[in-house]
Amino acid sequence: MHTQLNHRMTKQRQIIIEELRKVTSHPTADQLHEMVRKRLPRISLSTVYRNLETLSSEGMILKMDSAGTQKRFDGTVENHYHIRCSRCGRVDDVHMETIPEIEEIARRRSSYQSVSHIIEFTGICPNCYSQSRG
Amino acid sequence: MHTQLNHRMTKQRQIIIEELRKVTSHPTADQLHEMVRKRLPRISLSTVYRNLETLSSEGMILKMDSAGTQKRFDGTVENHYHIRCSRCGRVDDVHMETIPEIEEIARRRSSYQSVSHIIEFTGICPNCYSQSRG
DNA sequence: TTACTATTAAGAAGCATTTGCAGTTAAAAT
DNA sequence: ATTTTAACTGCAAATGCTTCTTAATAGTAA
Ligand SMILES: [Mn+2]
Ligand SMILES: [Mn+2]
Ligand SMILES: [Zn+2]
Ligand SMILES: [Zn+2]
Repeated sequence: MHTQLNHRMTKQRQIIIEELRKVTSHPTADQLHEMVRKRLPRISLSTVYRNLETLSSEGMILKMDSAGTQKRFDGTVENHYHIRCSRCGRVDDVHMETIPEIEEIARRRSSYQSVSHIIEFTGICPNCYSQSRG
Repeated sequence: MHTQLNHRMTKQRQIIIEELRKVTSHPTADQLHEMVRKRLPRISLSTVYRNLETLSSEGMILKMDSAGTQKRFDGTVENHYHIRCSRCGRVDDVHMETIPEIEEIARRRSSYQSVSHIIEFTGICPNCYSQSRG
């Protein structure tokens, strides 16, 4: 009586998951496409997009619906926070405790239901900072 | 010796600011275009985009670099948090204290510089929730 | 008024993402 | 092992949001 998901584990899907989980770099779809191509040279970009969509709706990966022009994808599903470089666009994890308490505050103030949250920090990454000081 | 900004306050720019500041709804560029058209029927969408870009780079409005397919714009410049409905996409302010302390934590953990932050809540808005319960 | 140049409207272009389709293949059924 | 079937793929074309180009227009200063 629940949704029937007849998903197949194709080579393509398997390798997309593997490559995404190898890195901590939150790649865009086309970056991931390049990574996967090393192992499957004929895979198309639309297959990457299609699978990223499927995998994220299954909760197997995270689609980062956040800042920047391109979407980014994350192999880590547990809630954690990110910091994005305003110069070069790179995204890193921030290893700190999450603060789920604020969801209850937001729920009361907004009267929305089923509240979750993300925090996105922005700053200048070490690379870009050291470049700017010569 | 600072950047000379020879910006003109045109009818179009004036009315775009006014209409954006009238609402709390964080409109997309095309929604704002429709609003402005009531007063300036011949204004083009690209003029709206161009002015929103100019105004946000001047710090007069906020370009919300956040979730969803379309960018949204905010007449309120001070840092505050938002909640977005996962069903219909509407975005509301969340009137709660901001927690700038976490920026120092993120700065130490990430070694990024000049850290700022946004919090975005997600949930089901009252409209969508009442619809779903009949 | 005249000169100067920021700004405009309209549409084309750019670019990330999605979709249609005909052929392919994983995996359930036999 | 073979058949069956619908999910999946690669490719190309389409879509949708945003930015850019261009000739005309309109603030601003002299
Ligand atoms: Mn992450
Ligand atoms: Mn707001
Ligand atoms: Zn950087
Ligand atoms: Zn809603």
